[in-house]
Amino acid sequence: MAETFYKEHSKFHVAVDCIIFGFDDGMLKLLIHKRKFEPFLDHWSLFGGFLRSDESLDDGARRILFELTGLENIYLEQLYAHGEPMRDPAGRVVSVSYVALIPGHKYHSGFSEQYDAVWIPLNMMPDLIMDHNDMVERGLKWLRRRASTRPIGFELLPEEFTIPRLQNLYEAILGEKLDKRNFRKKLLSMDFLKKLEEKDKTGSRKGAYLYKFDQQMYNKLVDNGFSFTI
Amino acid sequence: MAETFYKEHSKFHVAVDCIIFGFDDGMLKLLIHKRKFEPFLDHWSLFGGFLRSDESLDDGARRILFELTGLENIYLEQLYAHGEPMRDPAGRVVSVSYVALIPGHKYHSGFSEQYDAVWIPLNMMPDLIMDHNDMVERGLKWLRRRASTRPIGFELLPEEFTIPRLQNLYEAILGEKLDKRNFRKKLLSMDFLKKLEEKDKTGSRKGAYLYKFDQQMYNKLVDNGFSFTI
DNA sequence: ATTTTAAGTGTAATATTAACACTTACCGGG
DNA sequence: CCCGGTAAGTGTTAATATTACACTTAAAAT
Repeated sequence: MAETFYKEHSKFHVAVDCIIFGFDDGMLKLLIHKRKFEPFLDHWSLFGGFLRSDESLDDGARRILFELTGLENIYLEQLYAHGEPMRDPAGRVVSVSYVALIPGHKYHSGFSEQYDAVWIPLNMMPDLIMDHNDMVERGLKWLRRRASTRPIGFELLPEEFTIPRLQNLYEAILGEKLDKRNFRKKLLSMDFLKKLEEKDKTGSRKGAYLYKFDQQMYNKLVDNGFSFTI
Repeated sequence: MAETFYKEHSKFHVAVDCIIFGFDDGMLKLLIHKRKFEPFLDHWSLFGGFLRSDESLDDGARRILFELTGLENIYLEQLYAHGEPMRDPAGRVVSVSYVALIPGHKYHSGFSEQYDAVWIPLNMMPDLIMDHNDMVERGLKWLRRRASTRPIGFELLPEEFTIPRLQNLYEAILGEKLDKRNFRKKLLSMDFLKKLEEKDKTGSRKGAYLYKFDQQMYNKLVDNGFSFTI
């Protein structure tokens, strides 16, 4: 069919590259690996692959993430299409980048060794192939903007988390210290955090209460015109 | 070269579609036309075309905008890549949408008749082909977000404009009435509007002073940590 | 001169943000 | 068992930003 109407037009390889954020040890990190094929075999690279003829971009991103890391049900969002003619010296490839946020409880699940993936703190990023460093930079900007206008920080934490831990995350994302009291006050005033009975004692002797993000409550608030900001 | 390493992978047509906003008569409008080729010959459509093998996505968007409307030097920004396998019944096409903002002084320059383009108010949008209505919706969301965090409103006005006119524009973008005094106060307090000597008397007997957006001043402010919001 | 119309102007009330320091709970070691 | 260390937890005040609101003015048209 395509051949009927569009055959005179050029065709392109379409790739998907995943900018995979994680949060550990008080630091934002990115999951990268050494490329498994030519060109740039063995160079540091984002996780990427070619789109298949029967899948959407979103499906492609999901598949690639799964194939290369074994991770499923991950927060994924399209970021930007890169199409400089010479961006890949091995051929004309349009690459669509996606941001993925890996929650805390999957961060340490052993996949990274199996799949030869490594977590690298953002401020120690090596040179990546092609325009991947640009993608990372764009991804970080996206994360900053997004995390301050949507409650997506929770995507990077375990389901149950403490307020201090959440604050550390926001500090890492925004790159600035925040005031403890103001942070807590603001978050709790928004009414979508459910306090649990237990404490997490890994962070201190005293222990800090665990909380859960209440998605339903958040949705209700949004319906009533509430909008998240931090 | 591409054939050396990537030849086993699928290739795709890549299209660019332009979501072209204008502001006239107190209304936000979109420039659309009736499609010139099959499939969907003669159906309402955004301005779009196929990417060429030697151009970047940005270049493609610029070229298509120029070929189909004759307009050059227009504010253009990439929005989103659409890649559902069945989005185009005539074949597999990945389409990257771009937003274009047409300034007031080019709005009425006669190009729209020459090129068989029509300005349609956003609230009277007809059914467009394929996923073009989705693109428009996304474009509008983008415009709302963007216009309230960056001084891009000016891209939709003539170089010289009055405060009331600027307010009308923001009201049209945001879809809500704004307070005259607060609006003026806020805008002028930001210090990047240069007041001119002349008045524009088309809007009233009294006439309203003309202003110009001072890009250099704005840049300086941004360097000092200022950030625009409305 | 009078009417008409949109432009232009200031202040007070309210809400939001920012700054800031001490107490508490708990564990571990002496 | 008590003492020290450590991160968690807690309120108030000042400064700033936002909202609400109504009359005067300039100039053209009659």
